Amino acid sequence: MFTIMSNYEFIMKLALERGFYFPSCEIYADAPAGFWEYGPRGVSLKNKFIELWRRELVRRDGMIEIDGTQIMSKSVFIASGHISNFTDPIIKCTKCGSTFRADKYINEKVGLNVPERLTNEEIDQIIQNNQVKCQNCVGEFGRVNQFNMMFRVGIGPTQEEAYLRPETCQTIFVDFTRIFKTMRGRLPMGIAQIGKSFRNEISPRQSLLRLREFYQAEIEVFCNPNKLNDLSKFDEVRDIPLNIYNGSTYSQVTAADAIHKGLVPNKLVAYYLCLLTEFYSKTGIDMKRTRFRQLPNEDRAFYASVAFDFEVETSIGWLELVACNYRSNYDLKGHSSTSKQNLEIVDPTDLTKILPHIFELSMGIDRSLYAILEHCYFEDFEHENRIVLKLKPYLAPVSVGVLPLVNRNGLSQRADKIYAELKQDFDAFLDVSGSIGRRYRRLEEIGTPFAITVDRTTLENNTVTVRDRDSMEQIRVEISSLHSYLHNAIRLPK
RNA sequence: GCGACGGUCGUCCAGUUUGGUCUAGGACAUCAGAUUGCCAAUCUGGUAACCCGGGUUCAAAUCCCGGCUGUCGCACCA
Repeated sequence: MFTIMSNYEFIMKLALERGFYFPSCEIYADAPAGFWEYGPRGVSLKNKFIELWRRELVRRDGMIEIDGTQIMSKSVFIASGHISNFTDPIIKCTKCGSTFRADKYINEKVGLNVPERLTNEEIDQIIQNNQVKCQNCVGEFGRVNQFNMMFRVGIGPTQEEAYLRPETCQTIFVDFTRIFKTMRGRLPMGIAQIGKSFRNEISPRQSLLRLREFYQAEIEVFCNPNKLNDLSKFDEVRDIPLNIYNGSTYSQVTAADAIHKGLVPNKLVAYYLCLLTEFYSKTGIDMKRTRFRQLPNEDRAFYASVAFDFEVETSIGWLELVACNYRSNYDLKGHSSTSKQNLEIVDPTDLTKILPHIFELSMGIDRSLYAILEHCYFEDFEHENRIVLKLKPYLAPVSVGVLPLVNRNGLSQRADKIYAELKQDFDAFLDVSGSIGRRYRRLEEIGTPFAITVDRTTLENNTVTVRDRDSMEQIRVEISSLHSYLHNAIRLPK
């Protein structure tokens, strides 16, 4: 039997076999789709990815990070527009069960525009008056229902209406004025957050790529709309190349040229696209297979006036990893009018009172991790189909393996001791079972960049060999300097 | 959510057509022992699975019904 596996399938296999991720609640038959857990290797990779994100985006730009709640009151989502915009009228065929979005379906079949304000009963009327039937079986439609992508929860004994957040950023918006005041804010000011979001997807698919419960890393840059080109730090990034795709043609230009040619509207947006580019280039993703796709009007979210998606090419097509939206003052305006609080601030640089605008970088962590795994997956056919995850050393779940060459002559005791010294400061892994070659392969499969081997020479002169995952070459290092050697080798990049 | 096709050890697959030596087999992985000692070595032994629930039957991994789930297509993806 000869079957061809796609890269997606290889990554799935590796993830299941080696503890990167796997379905949630899998021992139960009623486990719902769209929920996945990270195993030990996955958690480690995720944590290191987040640490890189903090370094390259949060700390680099002097952003502030918060950690907000996942359950938020109904009012938040009235203000955000999610109660109305996140809800779709749904019609279901009584005969074959096919389900459609009522407004789109009517528009397509009858040519009538269905405004969002219409009640279910009014839409029912339109369906009756126009004899709208199911396209699959010509059956009758049932009554219109509302489907909301948000998970509703009930708070306390009265089950007060609240929701699991469908995006992390809402906590940032509602916290903005307090943070701005207490953290002595200046515009532009970035507020970042990592956390879980929840969307009741109709059909979750492809493991980490469309989840109902997922991780986001979001950055909301609060800015003065009159000063989007008044950004001295833009000079740090002006020569960084951006790959911009408008749906038909690619433009590979520097950040400065992108503005000059009108591909990017201003320095502020360009600056953050550059930070993203630099961040992702350090994750091990092949930047030649990435692009910023400029979204045409009809594809933009309801709040975005300018939008770029950062996308990566994978074996299953182009994958959106980050949505970059210029949200203007949509969010603060909404929260201001719903909460009846004045959310304006005084721009300390010129003492004008404004409601800041927001440029957002909304990153999907789970998808990013998948893209990293796929771009780092290599098969080495010169060495019996050696499978190597060429993860960046600072992202590898296990940084170093400690292996006695043999389990005799006191070598394993020596290895124990070295492992004990390293494990507090590094993600080290001690492996004594199987041949040395097999142990190297096991380590490479989960991306471990270094393997320390304890051999007879170790007992003579207190050195070990350190093997490099990618070149398979070994050098001798004194045990006393192992700590600093590894520290240098796996630290985050300059 | 609809449709088509699937779901068997950690992973991949055989077995289902035609119900019965299937007490479910293999490979890889994994564990223990032996042997070896720098790139998936060898030998011996072990652990480990029929998605869940109901039905038909003397008998169900196999047939039927429902659920869950996976892949693909449609729809959805703020």
